[in-house]
Amino acid sequence: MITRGPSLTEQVRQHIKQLIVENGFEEGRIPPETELAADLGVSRTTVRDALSRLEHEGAIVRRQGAGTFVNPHGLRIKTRLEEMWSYEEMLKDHGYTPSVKVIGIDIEPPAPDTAQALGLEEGQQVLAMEKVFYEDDDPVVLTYNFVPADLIDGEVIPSDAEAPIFEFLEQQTGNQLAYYLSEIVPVLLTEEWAELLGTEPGTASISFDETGFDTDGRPLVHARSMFRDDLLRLGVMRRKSGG
Amino acid sequence: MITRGPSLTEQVRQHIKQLIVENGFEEGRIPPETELAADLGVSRTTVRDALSRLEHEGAIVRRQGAGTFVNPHGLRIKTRLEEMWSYEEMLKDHGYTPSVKVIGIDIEPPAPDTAQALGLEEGQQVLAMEKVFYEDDDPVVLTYNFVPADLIDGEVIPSDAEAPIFEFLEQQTGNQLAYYLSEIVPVLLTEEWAELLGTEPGTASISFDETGFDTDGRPLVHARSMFRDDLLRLGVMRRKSGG
DNA sequence: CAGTGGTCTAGACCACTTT
DNA sequence: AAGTGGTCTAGACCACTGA
Repeated sequence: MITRGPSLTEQVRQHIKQLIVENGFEEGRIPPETELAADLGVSRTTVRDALSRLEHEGAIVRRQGAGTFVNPHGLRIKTRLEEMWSYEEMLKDHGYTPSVKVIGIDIEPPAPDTAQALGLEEGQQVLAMEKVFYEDDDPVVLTYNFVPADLIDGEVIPSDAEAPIFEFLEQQTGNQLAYYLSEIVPVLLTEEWAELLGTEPGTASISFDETGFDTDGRPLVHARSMFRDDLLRLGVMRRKSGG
Repeated sequence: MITRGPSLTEQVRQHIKQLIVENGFEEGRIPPETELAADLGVSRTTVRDALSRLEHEGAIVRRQGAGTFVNPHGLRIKTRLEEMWSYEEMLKDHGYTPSVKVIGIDIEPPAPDTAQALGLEEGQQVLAMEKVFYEDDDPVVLTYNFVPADLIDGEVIPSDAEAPIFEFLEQQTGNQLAYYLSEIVPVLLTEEWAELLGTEPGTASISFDETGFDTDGRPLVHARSMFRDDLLRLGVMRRKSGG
């Protein structure tokens, strides 16, 4: 019944997740691991791995000796900060139907912080992309992405920039984005930013400053994103460490 | 050689972490899992679990078919947002030697958002605790904690409030904090906050608004924390989901 | 005391990278 | 082809919860 495609563990995870959102478990109680394993015809280890992911997502809570339970609060989390997403995805998860507008694309010398983040030498340039994500006519997210010009293979046209940045990087540079190191910085919106975000200058906002690396630890992109706090709020689930 | 106390997996994790920070691996290459297992006298599964935790912390990178490697960038992360910590711990990780000052303790009616977050009925009160964390004479963090008064067993004296909030809750209510749901909110500092944080009113700042729950999903505490961005910056590592 | 999740083992096979 | 991490199995025993 459960076989091909993604890993068994992932299939089991999705299967259980499905049942959770459909309210398929009585009183939020998830069956014992041995029972799930027998029902699905997989080993208990596989079930446990799947449950561990769901626990990590905040979808369930496990209590030793007592059982495993649906976590109604965890299901409220829309955006898991510790995961990589495209802003389209993120906005969809919030119930929006987003659109993208590329404000500008340019090859230019990097700002000092960008040069440092990307480990660029004097004289090396970056491809700068400025985008705004909208929900209907409301701007929600403003992003700047800076990619070392050396990495880009061919010519770049504005429509390329509409793709999520990791797709863009894979297509234009052949490198895969493995992780971001991100900082959360409070800022006052400048006039330029405020106008693009359709709000007032001087508004307090979050700036998400991050550098993306490939698996070899090479920096591929430096990015800065600003949000309309009234339309999009960042959330995170915080647990004890070492699970 | 590796035996008692914490779990085997945790001991292996610490052992490898130790070697990483001591630069005990040539060229940042970590030995094959089978070799580690044989050397430490544990199963490969145990080694893999330990490595998974280190990967999750950002300390290492695993590349199928190639090997496991130290991640120098990941080691830079001081504060992992998705983990629960006490602010003392957090500041120590940043190289500070923090101290705490309890500004005030009071039993009072909850603000509307606090009442909602804690699911309180009309008339129920909260224990409010206001604290500032200092590095030397510089205030770095300002926190407000609100605990339902019903949960508190005995009398509370100011020195009790100096303990980390999860210790406080365990001692005063007997309940264990399992996780927080947190939101990151940009704010302009009010005069009161600015004075306590030793900075100017109107400065852009992060407000960390969170509710803490026990394993049964009961809200135990509602909290709000403000930071001196120039002294303490929140960081997070973002990876692909489903690992 | 029965039932649950937590830890650990030993081993098989697969997918991928490197030589 | 050899070596690495990725997935999965079957089973043992422990720690904790709740009736």
